[in-house]
Parts: sequence; structure tokens; C-alpha cells
Amino acid sequence: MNRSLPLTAGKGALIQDAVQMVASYPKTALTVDCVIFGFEENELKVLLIRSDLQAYKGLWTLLGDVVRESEDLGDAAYRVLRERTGLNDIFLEQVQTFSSPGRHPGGRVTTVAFYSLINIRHHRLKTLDNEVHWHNLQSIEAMGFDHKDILDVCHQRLQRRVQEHPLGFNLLPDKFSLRELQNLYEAILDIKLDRRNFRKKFFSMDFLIDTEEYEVDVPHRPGKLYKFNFQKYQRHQRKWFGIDF
Amino acid sequence: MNRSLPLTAGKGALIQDAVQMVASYPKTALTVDCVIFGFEENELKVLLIRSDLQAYKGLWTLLGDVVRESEDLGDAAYRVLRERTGLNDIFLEQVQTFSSPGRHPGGRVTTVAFYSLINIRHHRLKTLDNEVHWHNLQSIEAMGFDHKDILDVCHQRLQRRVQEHPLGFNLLPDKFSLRELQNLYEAILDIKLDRRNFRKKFFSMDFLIDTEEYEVDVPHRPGKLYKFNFQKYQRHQRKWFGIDF
DNA sequence: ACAAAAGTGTTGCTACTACACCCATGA
DNA sequence: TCATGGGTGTAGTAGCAACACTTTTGT
Repeated sequence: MNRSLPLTAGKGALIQDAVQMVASYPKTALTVDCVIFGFEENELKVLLIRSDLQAYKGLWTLLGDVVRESEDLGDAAYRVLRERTGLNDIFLEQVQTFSSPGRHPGGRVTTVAFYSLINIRHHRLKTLDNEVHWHNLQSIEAMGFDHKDILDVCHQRLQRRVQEHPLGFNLLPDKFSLRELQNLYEAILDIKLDRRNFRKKFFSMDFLIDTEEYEVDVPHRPGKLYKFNFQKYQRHQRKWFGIDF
Repeated sequence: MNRSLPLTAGKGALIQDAVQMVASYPKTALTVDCVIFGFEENELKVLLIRSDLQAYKGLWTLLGDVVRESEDLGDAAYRVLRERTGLNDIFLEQVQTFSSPGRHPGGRVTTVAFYSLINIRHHRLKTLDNEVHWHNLQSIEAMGFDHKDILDVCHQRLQRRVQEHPLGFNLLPDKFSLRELQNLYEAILDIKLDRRNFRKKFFSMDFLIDTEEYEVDVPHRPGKLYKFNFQKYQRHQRKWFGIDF
């Protein structure tokens, strides 16, 4: 190649190759689906809508949407979240991509699954389209498309992450009692925990701030309320290594 | 809707809706990229080729290919692996999907990243197209597309997984010494480990089978060779729970 | 004999489990 | 006064980190 050619001309020609190449590839529609977890009445919940599609009439599905041209995956997922819940700047994690040719009755649709955690009490839903509703995770059976699989995979991811990162706090009020925190973990992990050991664990991590406030309107001795010290957690360097099959 | 219509007719009509809907969505090309890790001379390596694209002339890229119509993601990734290495039935894990609109100079291309682990010594490469080569992971700098990001994300995933599952054995010969095993972990995790504690750890897990054989052709006292007991590992139920931020 | 890596034990510390009683509050 | 959950401590155990010397083999 002649190195004295203007760079722009050369570059234009080279990119043209790539454009032709990409144009020859098979194409698929691209969507995001968000598994939005919430927590209320000591139950882990998930936000679902009735399927848009006649083919899945009556079945519940995840909140999703098409990824727009020139829109990033994360941006699309945040948009879905924002349009439904009005929330921004919330934890959101990409989990897995589902692309079985038969997963959508309308042709091949590739979907990228995300999950997010939001505090049900602190946010009213922005729209009530498609009967959007919080569902108890335990009670969910059939869903449209392969959304039950997606939900299960995201739930497993959540179970794992919540043990390694303080994500769970996104599901609680700013101020919470240790009982609430324990109920949250028990709901997410679907196990029972020893209360004393649970407290010791969290106090020893030393990321809880004692607000000096107490629960109100509870029919028993009120518990202390705490906040999570995100600042201190940020500064904390996670120790690394520990083989454990 | 008239419920006495033949089911097929009804169903056909419903799917037609979906087809029209999907047809109206923006489309993207879909590819898979495989980060194929190997281990040799106490170094973690990765299999790369020279970019097909003139725009990235001279740069190294991951092994990838277009996902065919009606081909599943995992199938496509296995196909790439098979076409390059002749290997089947190897560990392969989906990691993350990359879809920034600008990541490919030829237009929007969504790629799903996988990683895999293979034993370099036991398999000759099937083709030598595009100067396919094993590269020392430490020595890799610039790569084409966003492949360096993809590589880094896959390496992090590997570091995590290898501490929780006995994946590393896929990179070793059937029979290996504990020194080799430790070198492998040190290379993947990029840390030094205490030899005695490392041995104790693995012996106490009790998944190693003593072959009663020894290394040969080593210029020092030969070490015992072991196999990994995959059967026993399979039966072993992973214990659950342990919050640890 | 020397070089090089294999192989081995002990001690202290930390972190987890299991478990039972008294306390504060609202009804 | 009772019911309900809040709050606390201890003893036993398991697992991890740190650490140095002897053994075996090839050259």
C-alpha cells in the first residue's frame, strides 16, 4: 500500500471492506430483559408484566425491550428500568445472553439478561401497562418465552453475588433493623440462619452505622436501625484467593 | 376470537403477529469470540490469530466467527473451538456479551464471549490460518476490536472459577505432579503460594488419585504423578452459604 | 559433592458453629 | 401478665498462615 496516500482515504477504503463483510452476516434482533428484584413482607419479589404477545396470552414475562440502533446494552437495560420504575443509578448487572433460534415465535431474537435490585417501598411504578406487578418469587410457575429460565439464572447469580458484595442493601430502606437484613438474606438464599451468628458476622465486618434510632409501630421490643457504610466498604480491599471446591 | 377454529390456523395467525413485530426490530450481526486458554512452560497462554480485517492489520484478535442462522450460541462457540483445535467436549463457559455500536468498524456487531481451557501438549492445531499462535498472557498489549477488554474479562472470570471448581485440570496432562498443579494456579492467579499449604489443601480435599508413577527426565528428584478424581468430585455436594464481603 | 526440587509437621490464630437465657416493649 | 422478638456470650472445632529441615535424584 502506498504510504503517501492521505490517511483518511486509506482508512475509508479499509473500513469499506469491513462494512461489506458485516453486511453479509446473518442478522438477529437484539433485546434486553431485566429481572427486577424487590423485597417486601419478607419475600423476594420480581416485577413482571403480561406478555405483549398474543402467542403467550395470559403468561407473565420479564420487562424487556428492543435495543435501539446505536444504543449500548447497559443503556438499554437502564432505559427499561427507568421507564418502568423511574429509577436511575441503580445496581444493574449483565448476566447471560439467550439466543436459541426457537426462543421467540416471531423469529430469532437474541436477548441479553440483566438483573437489578430495587426498594419496593421507596418507588411507585411509573406506568401500570400490561398489569405490571410484583410477584412472589416462589409462586412463579409458567412464564412466556424462556423467561423462567432467565429468571432462574438471574436468581442464582443474585444468590452468589449477595454473599460476596453488599448488594442486598439496595432492597432495604436506608435504615433497617438487623432482623430485616436477616430476613432479606433468608429470602434471597432460601435458607434459615442463626440470628446470633448473623449479627456477629455483620457487626464484625464493621460496615454498619448505628443510627441510634429504633423501629416504630412494631408489636414487640423495637430493634435498632442501622445504615450501611458504603464509603467504608469502598475503601475496603477485598482479599484474594482461597481455593475451595 | 373464535375458539372453534382449527388450532393450527389460530396458532399460525398468532405467530404471524409475532413475526411482523420481530421483523420491525433493528437487527445486528451476531458473533461468538472464544478466549482459549492453554498452559505451557509455567505460563498461562491464549490462542490468537492475526485480524482478518485490514483495518486492524497486524493486530492480534480472538478466535471468533459469525453465529449461523438457527445455530445456538454454545454450538457456535464449540464449532470455533473444534475448527481450530479439533477438540470437542471441552469446558466452555459463556462470559459476557459486548455490543457497543462502535466496537466493529463494519457496523454493529454483537459478540458473545466464551472461554475455554485446553491442554496445549495434547492437541496439535487443525489449521494454521492467520498465524494462529499461543501467546503468553502477560505479553499481550494492543489487540484488534475490543478484544483486549474481552480477554481481560474472561481472565478475571477464569481466576474466580478456578478457585471454586476444578477447571484447571483441563489445562494439565492426565497425570501431573503437584508442582505442575501449583505452577498452574500461580500462573492463572498471578500470585505465589506456599508449597506446603498448597499440598495440604489439595490432599485434604481428597480428589487426587496417586498413580504410583513418577516424573521422568527431570534434573532433580522426580515428583509423584496424580490424576484428578472427577467421579468423586461429581458426587461431592458443594456446601452453600458463607457471607464474605 | 553439589544442586535442585520433593516431601513433611507444628504452632498460633481466626473464624465459624451450636446453643439458652434474660430484656424491653406493646397488647 | 403474656407474647413477641431483641439482644447477648461461650466453648468447641476446623481451617488457614507462617515457617525450616531432611530426602531423593541427576549431574
